[in-house]
Amino acid sequence: MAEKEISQAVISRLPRYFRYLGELKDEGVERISSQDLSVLMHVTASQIRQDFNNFGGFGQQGYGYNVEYLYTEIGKILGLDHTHNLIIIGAGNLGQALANYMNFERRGFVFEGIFDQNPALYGKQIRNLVVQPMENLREFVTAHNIDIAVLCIPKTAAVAVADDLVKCGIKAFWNFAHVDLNVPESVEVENVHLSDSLIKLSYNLNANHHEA
Amino acid sequence: MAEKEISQAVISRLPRYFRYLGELKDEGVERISSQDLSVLMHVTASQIRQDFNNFGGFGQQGYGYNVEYLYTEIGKILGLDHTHNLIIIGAGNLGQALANYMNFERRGFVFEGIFDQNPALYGKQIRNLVVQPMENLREFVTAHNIDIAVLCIPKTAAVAVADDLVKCGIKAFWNFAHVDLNVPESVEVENVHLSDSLIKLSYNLNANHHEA
DNA sequence: TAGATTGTTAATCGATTAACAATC
DNA sequence: TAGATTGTTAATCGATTAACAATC
Repeated sequence: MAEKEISQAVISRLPRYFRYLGELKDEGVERISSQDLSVLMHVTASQIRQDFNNFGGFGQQGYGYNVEYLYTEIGKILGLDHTHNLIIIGAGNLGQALANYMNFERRGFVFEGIFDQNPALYGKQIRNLVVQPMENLREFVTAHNIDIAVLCIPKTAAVAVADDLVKCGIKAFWNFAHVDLNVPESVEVENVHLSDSLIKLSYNLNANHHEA
Repeated sequence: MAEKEISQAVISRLPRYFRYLGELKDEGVERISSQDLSVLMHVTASQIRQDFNNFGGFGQQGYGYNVEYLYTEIGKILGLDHTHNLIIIGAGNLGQALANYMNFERRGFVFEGIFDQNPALYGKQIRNLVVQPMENLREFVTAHNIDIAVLCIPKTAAVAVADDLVKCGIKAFWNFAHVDLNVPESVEVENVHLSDSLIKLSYNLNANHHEA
């Protein structure tokens, strides 16, 4: 209790640390200093030490950080030491692509169900899942202990569906719909607004070109 | 010339402004004050005015901002007043999903080609595109005036392919591969690291739960 | 003109970087 | 012990917010 709030800036960097440490571990590297890691990741050593120290002292003076230990600890911090149950709402191109992508499962994110409101898709098999009608949603969520709902539906439907899911007790959304959800503060939303990302790239492409 | 550098924090917010203004425009709203927009978007009016004023005075004292004008101007700033030619590298689940998604085109992002190294996919039709072998890449890029390469290939291949594309003159990458590209400063990279995004959600889900 | 609201300067806040004492 | 490198405090930098004069 009384944990100091960690800034989202720090949180956003953790998955990247985790990735680099995983790669180092796989390469058999045993220890690394903040200095060496900073060179590898193109960030300052100071930032690395500050970031890690938000969660306690993982290193040792004169030695650095033990790669495997640090990797494990950051994994725990990120909640990767236990599995998460997910459902996908919307079995269109994107929903299917995510369902078929195996790497999420490797990190403990397990897709338990996929739903669509299009009857033509009912029963369609996608990897180990079968597309279900939206009518089943409510019951399924309570029965299967779902943590995260992945929204792959058009923005017109997303807000209402999210409202419904909140009523079913869903506590987190991975939102690919191009709209801002309006959910209670206790519910987490991680937006993936692909077109915003592409538009940002467009800006930077222009800006970079013209300045030269 | 001598444009002051705009911070990425500001740039990241522009697509969202653009989206809200587009919606207001579609609803027939003619003008809006920073105050009203701030309520709508859950940001401060001060930030809105600061952000817009990075690019010049789009408003009018006592009146506010003309929605249509502001929408158009931000569109220009973002480079949405002209089309961009894209290619997709990797015709797997994600590559195909992106190729099939129509909304990018509505914003002027046109997919001109899709490539894969798997012969089984050669010739496969995806919307108006046909999967081509990677061998065609070099020639295609120069012939079709490609602006942006969308990387939907495994991380093991991504770095090398990006290097090749840089040599062909590609100036921007939309990178879905879970790896950091190593390209010259003059080349823009926008990363979409889906698993990082999901992991961040996992952290926040945990943090939120435990603090209560 | 009076009222509203911008554009912009100044104040605050938070995040990053630098420095160094603690310590392995 | 001497050298290395962390953990942590202090300094700097940048981004956000507040305030208000300019002006429509």
